Amino acid sequence: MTDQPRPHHHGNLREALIVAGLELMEEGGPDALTLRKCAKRAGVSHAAPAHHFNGLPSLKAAIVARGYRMFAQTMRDYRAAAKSDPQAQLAAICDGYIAFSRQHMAVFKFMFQPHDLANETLDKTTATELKHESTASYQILQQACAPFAPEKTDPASMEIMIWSLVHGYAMLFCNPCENGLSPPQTIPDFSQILPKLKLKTNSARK
Amino acid sequence: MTDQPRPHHHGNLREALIVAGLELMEEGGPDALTLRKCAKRAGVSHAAPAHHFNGLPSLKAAIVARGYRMFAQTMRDYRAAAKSDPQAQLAAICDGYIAFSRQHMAVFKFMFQPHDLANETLDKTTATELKHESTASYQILQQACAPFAPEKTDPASMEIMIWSLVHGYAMLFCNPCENGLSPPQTIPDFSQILPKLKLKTNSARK
DNA sequence: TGTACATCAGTGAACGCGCGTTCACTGATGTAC
DNA sequence: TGTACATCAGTGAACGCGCGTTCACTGATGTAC
Repeated sequence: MTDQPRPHHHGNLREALIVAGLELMEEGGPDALTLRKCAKRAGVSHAAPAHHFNGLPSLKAAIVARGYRMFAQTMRDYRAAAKSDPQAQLAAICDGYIAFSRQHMAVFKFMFQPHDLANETLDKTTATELKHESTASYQILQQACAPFAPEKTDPASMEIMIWSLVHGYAMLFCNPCENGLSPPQTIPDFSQILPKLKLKTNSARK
Repeated sequence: MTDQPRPHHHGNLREALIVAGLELMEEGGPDALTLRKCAKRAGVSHAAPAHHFNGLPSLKAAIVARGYRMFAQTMRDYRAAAKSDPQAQLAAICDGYIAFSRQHMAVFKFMFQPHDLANETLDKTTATELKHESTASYQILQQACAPFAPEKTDPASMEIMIWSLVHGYAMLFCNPCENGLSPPQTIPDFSQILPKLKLKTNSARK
């Protein structure tokens, strides 16, 4: 049984290019992502991607959208494995947030740099998908924060605080000593950080 | 009086290249930074930078080092203008942290992505300068956090929490709606976020 | 105070590289009849 | 169930571009005597 010659039609090249792009970014950072390298990794000629993406920005946007989808799924998985009280649910979401940032460091950082995509013309499908996936991700965190929001005044600030805290921790410590500044000795786990907020639910506070 | 022909010697080309690089990064993001563009902006031929930097990574490192210097100075300026109690001092440092991130968004983000520089061989001068400037920056925040650290157990976690909070806020909101996710309505100012930590100094707590 | 000369800091042409993109083409697929 | 044909999804050569780097060179500066 010899190797079959590769069929002319790939089957699902669009998907394969997204996966190749995710891998390239993880391995070599955002600048390692080029159409030619993605095509090579997917096993097609460098001209093939043009049939699936309207240029590099469209591929990048599709990769970011996929990143958000995986991000949301990671948080959901962590949430599902946690106890049902609001504290445990929020802690689990945060742990998922951080776990994703460590598993997919380069993509995670790229997801929060939409500047690169801002002024580009994306095809409508990709733009819609991107918006949908990123919104879905945020809502997971938002829901987990809701029980801790003050009733009337300033309902957003608790959410923003928690988001900032977990996002900052994820960005700074997604890789040991990857941040430019010098972190002190060893970095405490996020499970030691979050309780310092001493969050109270609405009902408990009343 | 006609324009003098430009003298053969620039005078301070190294400095001019760093400034040009900072400007290019602010205007077009990290990928807009190339040796050729820096040289052009500094008014010299594209081969001139080779006399001052050992390749692009060295210039990038020098730019990041300069970024840290400006970052530290911004925090010092804010601190100097604040009242002397620990709460006000820390709040001022945080405000300086965030102000810098907004004034120099692209450089700020690049400063915390040292991956791009990690495996490169930098000349020793630049590597030393980079380390020195980044350490000095962090110490400013560290000092401002010190009064709030618990005495013995887990001295680092308070510092890490505050750093994560201010860094996350800076990264997420350094530009309106620049983050990929959908922020809720309007973003509260950081001066509304920090007090939620209800920080107590060591002496007050005792 | 001059003068010879080494060194420094520029210039501009040239090189090879990887990139995105275009183009004529071809094989595979799907559909009308 | 066949057949003609339109459409889709690939190929591979070619193009121009900006990039970092090298090289012989030249003008300016600094120093020994």
